Amino acid sequence: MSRGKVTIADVAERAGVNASTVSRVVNGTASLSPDTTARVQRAIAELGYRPNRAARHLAGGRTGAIGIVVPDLTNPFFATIVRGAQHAAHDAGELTLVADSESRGRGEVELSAMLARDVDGLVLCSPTSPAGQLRGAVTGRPAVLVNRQARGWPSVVADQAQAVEVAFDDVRSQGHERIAYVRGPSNKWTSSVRDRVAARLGAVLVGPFAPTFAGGAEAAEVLDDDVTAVITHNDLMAVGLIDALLRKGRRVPRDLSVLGCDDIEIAALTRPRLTSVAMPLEELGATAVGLLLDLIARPAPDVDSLHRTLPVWLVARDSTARPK
Amino acid sequence: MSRGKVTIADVAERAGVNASTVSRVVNGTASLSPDTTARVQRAIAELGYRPNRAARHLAGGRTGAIGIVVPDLTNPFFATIVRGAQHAAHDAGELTLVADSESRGRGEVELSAMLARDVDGLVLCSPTSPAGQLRGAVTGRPAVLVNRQARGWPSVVADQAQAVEVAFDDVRSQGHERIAYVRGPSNKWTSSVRDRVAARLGAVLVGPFAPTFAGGAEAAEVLDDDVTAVITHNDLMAVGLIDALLRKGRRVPRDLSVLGCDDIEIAALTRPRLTSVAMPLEELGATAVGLLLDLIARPAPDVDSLHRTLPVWLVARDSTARPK
DNA sequence: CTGAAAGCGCTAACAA
DNA sequence: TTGTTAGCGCTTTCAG
Repeated sequence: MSRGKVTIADVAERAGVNASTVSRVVNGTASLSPDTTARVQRAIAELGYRPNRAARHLAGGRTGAIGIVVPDLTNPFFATIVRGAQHAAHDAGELTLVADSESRGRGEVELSAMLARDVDGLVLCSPTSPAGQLRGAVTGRPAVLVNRQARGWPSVVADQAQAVEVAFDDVRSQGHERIAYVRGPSNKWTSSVRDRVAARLGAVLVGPFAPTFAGGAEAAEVLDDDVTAVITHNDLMAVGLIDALLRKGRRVPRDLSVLGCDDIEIAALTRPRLTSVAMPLEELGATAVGLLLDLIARPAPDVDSLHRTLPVWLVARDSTARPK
Repeated sequence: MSRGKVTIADVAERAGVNASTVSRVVNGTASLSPDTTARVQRAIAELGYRPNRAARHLAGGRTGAIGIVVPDLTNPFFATIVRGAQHAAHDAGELTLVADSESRGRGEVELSAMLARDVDGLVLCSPTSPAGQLRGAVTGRPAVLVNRQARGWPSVVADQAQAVEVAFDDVRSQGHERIAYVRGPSNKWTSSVRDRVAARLGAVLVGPFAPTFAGGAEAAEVLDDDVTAVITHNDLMAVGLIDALLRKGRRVPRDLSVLGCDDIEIAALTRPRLTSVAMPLEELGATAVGLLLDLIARPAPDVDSLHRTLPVWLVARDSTARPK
């Protein structure tokens, strides 16, 4: 109830124990008698005690916060991952420090280095920097990669291979045979996986192009005439592609089926509404934080086995249909 | 250069002074001889000293962080404000704690209360909670409101009246006379201002509707036949409205001009591309932080005069044209 | 103008 | 199982 200035000493006095005992029940750091535990907990509740983060940090080394670095916070794709991460972190009583790297000069590396001092660990989303530089930036703090895998780093990724596969399954099952895949930026880990899988599945690869509306529009210019379905690196490109196609007088999906990836909001707002592959964005963030908290609690046993892959799924809409 | 474990004592030793002296030059807390100042600064540089936030917080009371509460981080509108705020904060050496209130049960009030303990001040974006409750939540910390004004609170807002005015000016100058204004949620401060201005300018008010694609589509059903231009509360509604209109066989802008508000990314991606009123989003965030930092440095003289209004501007695209 | 000393609130040995 | 004792790194009186 009281006004936030309650210290551990107040609780100790109220419960008739020593401050360190209070610390122990709060942190579960030792075995206490049920009796004292109860008394302390009651005192905590009555006083409305909440441990002071700064003091904790100073004394124990743990900051009680985790850092999340994303390329672009204004991109709902990343913002959603952040949201998932924040939920998980807050549920665990950890604060979150979010930073976006693309905006402004500061890159992932510099930003991570800045944050590293003030957090117990880091979640790095879709980082493109060399793994070595990242390693240096996190200065001993545990870190988990999201949507990228690299030797020596724990990671949580959406199943990129499956993403391409479900997309192909969908159009193939509708009868399409000549299928194009529009590549995204080649420096992204997700791209490298998808490109490879698309190639394996027999797609006609075009690109790479920028992962934007304009990039998709460009792709429209280089599509073979006999292609009846096209899968793009992401939804924005798909929307740009469709727009360009429409302007050239081609009908979607009548002449050409188009399939996006990521299932961002815009996919459902365009005409035709875009069929897309949805990613478990919030879960990606939440899982990453879960892994990170484990790592913070008990430092890495065998980091290289700490890879988690989350399933994706198709969301069918109007931009795909049987070929003529 | 060294590994982040440099303390104020190290610097003091290197510079041949007392730790408190180092503290003074770092904080500019007293007048020092140019000589010692220089020596200390050199030591700081050579050692790569960076003050420890937790220690600072514990000793001095300042956390070195500010909190930013937004309704929905996955909405690029707010994410952009956050970005602006982060830039300003980081430039001032402050960390930022971002929280979004809509996702999950936690409302603005609860979230602000949680954050308040760990920050020096708060930026509250478009809060809808009663001012009284907010007041309680920030527990003595300074706070500034973004896109809302309320007695007793400093604020930074985009000029809502001007937003409606420039929209009207645009369509009026093209010759439109019967103009509808589609209202957004009535519990938002921005809505209250816009609705009032729209009414004053002689618009036909419809709504309120949800500030979404679906909300805009609904509005399409209740538009008078003699209206030749319609201005909506936001871009998403405009896009939904246009979509619904198109499905009913009406042409945009040939039959009806549509004008959105906020100028979010999607505005430029639809066909027709949406004419919209752009808001200085990043600047809104940055200005709010600037104000907040002032308030933190020297507590409120006359809070009620601390209102800042930023200009908005029209971005003309294809969804508006002269009436038939 | 600068040094010395006392904590801020908490955790972590070390005893008991 | 619990109390005692030191600090963590910094700011801030208070002297000088």
